Amino acid sequence: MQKVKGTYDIFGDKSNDMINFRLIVQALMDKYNAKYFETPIFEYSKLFHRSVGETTDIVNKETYDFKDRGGRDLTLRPEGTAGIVRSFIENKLYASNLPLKAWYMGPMFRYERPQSGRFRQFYQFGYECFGSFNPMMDAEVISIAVNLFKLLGLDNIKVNINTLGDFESRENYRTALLDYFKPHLEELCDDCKNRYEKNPLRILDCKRDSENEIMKNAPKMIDYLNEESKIHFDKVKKFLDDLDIKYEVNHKIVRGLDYYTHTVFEIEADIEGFGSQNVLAAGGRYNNLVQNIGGPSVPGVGFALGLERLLLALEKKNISLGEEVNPDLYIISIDQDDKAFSLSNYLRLNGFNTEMDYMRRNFKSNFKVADRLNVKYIIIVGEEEVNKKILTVKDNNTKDEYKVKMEDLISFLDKKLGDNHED
RNA sequence: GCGGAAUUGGUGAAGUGGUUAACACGGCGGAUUGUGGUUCCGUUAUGCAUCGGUUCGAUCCCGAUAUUCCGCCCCA
Repeated sequence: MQKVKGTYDIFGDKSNDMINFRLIVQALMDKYNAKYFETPIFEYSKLFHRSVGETTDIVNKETYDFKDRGGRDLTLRPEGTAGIVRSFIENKLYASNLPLKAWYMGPMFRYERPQSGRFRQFYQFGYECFGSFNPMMDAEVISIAVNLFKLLGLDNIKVNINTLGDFESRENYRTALLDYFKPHLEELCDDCKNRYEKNPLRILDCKRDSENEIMKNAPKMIDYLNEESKIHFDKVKKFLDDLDIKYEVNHKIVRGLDYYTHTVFEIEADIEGFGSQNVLAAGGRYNNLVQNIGGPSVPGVGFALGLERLLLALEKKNISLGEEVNPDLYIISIDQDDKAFSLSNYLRLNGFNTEMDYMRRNFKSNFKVADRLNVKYIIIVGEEEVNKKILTVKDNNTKDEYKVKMEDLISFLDKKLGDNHED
């Protein structure tokens, strides 16, 4: 048997990374008063069609769609925002204290060609904030991503921002683009001809035509913003300046999801060999999404970050998210398995991370195992120990050996291990 | 969806159309059966991604499939 293409198993170092990343993120989210959400990994297909957009590549060719046995049309979530928004509406959270800040972390599914840092089942951490039009929120979302990277020790990141304006500005711009490109259609690449029909904004993002004169002279979004949109974007930039966050305005960022309005951003890692997978995090504002999905008119801002890419970036920088948790104690028995077994249970109930020999290894091998596990103390249980109810406890670093009465064992270990062991 | 390159044990890998598939690491066992992390010895792939084909004979040649990696599209 083989794993399905584009999937992978999490164990060993990876599970360690996964757990530690979650702990780091959780602590950071608490600083922002963001609450953890977990929504189903599948939803009604139409949720994604309405939120992500019918014409986007994600919905067009990348979703995992299926019918369940009740005939429902379902889709494995290709991104996290739609589910959170659905939950926000369905649970009437718009009636609670706003803004509401939500974070999530879990698997997403996209039928894509796998490459390094790109999988069909991949993990995202995401953050969404509902209820405020304040450009401060746009800046805060960007700052969360930036702060997280900083916290992890990842420098060399680049923040690119742009604005798509409100609905009106965006439509004006769209019309302008269509007018502009119409006489030049034949000079564009096939992909762009296709984009012209489906999503003209994406033409700007084309890598193949980027050196084309036509592209360089194309109208810019910034010239089609109405007053309100312009003010909003200026304030976002001002707030970013206030936070001392470096960014570049890149007029070509349009994002591949239809729900964005106003601010959009991408955070790139400047890391060799990342190719087109160098965007570690991305997001933006979506003032119409909640309403489009059937809720009241409540604005939102958010971003998502791909775990696999982040972990790859950290690996390249030799940054570790934390050590593996190892047992503090290792019990070796000499023909006293039952006593050792009850002792392990006793120690665990008293809060000690304890491992023992289940393999009936010889004495020497047991020391090797204890060493490999990097335990702090080895407890030896033999005939002598059982008869006298005095255990042999050996410090694995100093090699000092102690004879400890059974009833004193816990207080002895408490004293020796001190803060090292958690209650 | 398109183009290209790979695929040998737990890991890193060498290798050949023909009896036993190097070497290293790791694992397990042992070197006076209650005290180790060094050293030494032994052992560790009935098999070279899978399925077919060519051949007297294929891990090595050919084809298909699968997976991985790289590029494009797109995205986190």
